[in-house]
Amino acid sequence: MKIITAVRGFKDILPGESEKWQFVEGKAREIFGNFGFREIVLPILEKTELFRRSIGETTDIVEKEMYTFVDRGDESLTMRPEATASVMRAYLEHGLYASESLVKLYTIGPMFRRERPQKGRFRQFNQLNAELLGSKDPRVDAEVILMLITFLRSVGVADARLEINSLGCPACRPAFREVIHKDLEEKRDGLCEDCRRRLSTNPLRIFDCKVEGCKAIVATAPLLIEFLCGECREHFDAVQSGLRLFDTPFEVNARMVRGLDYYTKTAFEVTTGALGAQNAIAGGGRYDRLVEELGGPESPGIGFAVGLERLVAVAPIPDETVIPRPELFIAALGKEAQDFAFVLCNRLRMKGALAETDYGARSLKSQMKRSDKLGCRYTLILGERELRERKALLRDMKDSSQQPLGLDDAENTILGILSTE
RNA sequence: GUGGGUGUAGCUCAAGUGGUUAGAGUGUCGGGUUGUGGCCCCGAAGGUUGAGGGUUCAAGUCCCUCCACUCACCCCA
Repeated sequence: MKIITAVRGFKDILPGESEKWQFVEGKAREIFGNFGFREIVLPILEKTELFRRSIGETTDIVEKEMYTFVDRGDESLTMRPEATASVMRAYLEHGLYASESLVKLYTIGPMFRRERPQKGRFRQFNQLNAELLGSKDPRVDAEVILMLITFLRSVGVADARLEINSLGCPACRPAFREVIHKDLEEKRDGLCEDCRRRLSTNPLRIFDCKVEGCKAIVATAPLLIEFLCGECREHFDAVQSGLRLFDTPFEVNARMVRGLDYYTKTAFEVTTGALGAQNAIAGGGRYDRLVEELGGPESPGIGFAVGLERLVAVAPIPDETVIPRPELFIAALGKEAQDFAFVLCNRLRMKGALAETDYGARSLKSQMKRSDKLGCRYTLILGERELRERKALLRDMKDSSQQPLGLDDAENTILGILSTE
């Protein structure tokens, strides 16, 4: 019979890797917590309308990548392709803007996009999102970026590139859009097929096209950064000087674009060379109009998303630091000894010790092998002889020394020895 | 959605131009003195060669179709 496999683009995270995820999540909780962010747990399904309105009707995500279906109640639902929209929805739905002027939230969980899988790209992938609402102060932009970099460093990623840009606001972007559209329209013939299409849908996207011909054209085209309005210019400068106060090297990439429509002003991206074509491990930006567009009060915000699969792939987390090893293995010989081991082993566990044993009635040799393989520091040898004499043998697997250990008080003796390790 | 690459044991891979019962390493299990791990030695289990069809006396090998995985385009975390 043919076995059933996981759905394409959906992955299992097995033990060995799952511990690394826990490590990364633990660091995030710790550092985000220090910066005053609190966790919000969100549903994975939302009304389709939420994403259509926030992400943008003409974006690739909405046009062709969403897992959308009609529920039995004739309602169109979508498995979230990103988290910011959901955070905004919850922010509005629960009136969080009323309880506090500044709201800092983070959330961890799976996102879904029906793209063709490749290295670093999956149909279900996990993101770690942080969103800060209620301030348009540029220092907040720098603070959020600083938090991201601090987190990345805490998991050992120190050599990633931080790129920032400004995408302008409703005051300056439309004007630039016209300029660039006009400029590129004149050079239309030199553009690739995709870019000719983008000309009418999303001209800004042409800036990060990888086709050589387009790159050359774009190299001489005007940049949005040159057309920023006074407010945006000032904001962008302030973000940069904010970052300079800390040890966070960055570079301005005037050609960086974001895939979602709601971004304004600050946009940033963290990339690494170790991931193949999908080189972004984190990306984010400011979205000052998003809440209003969803029908809420004026609530400027900024946030970012970290791709956990990608981060875990590049974070140098040694196995030894995260994979648990039992402290004690109880090798039991014979039915009676096994019964004793059953009780002792579980009592130790209930007291917080990492103990392991074997009920398979296997030879002492096999059990020693297992103890060694599990990486146990000690093995307690418990046979009929030891049971009779009420004294087991505690073997130190490091130096192969053995000492007798009274059975009547074994539990406490062992806990004492393990606690001094 | 479009290209390229790859599918043989749980894992990593072998099997000149088609030719007996498809091999090795590793892992698993057992053994090498009676009750003692690592190193070494021996043995066992484990395969519908991704699936289906075709050519042939004969297909893991050649042809076709499908599927899966993978890398890239696209897009993005």
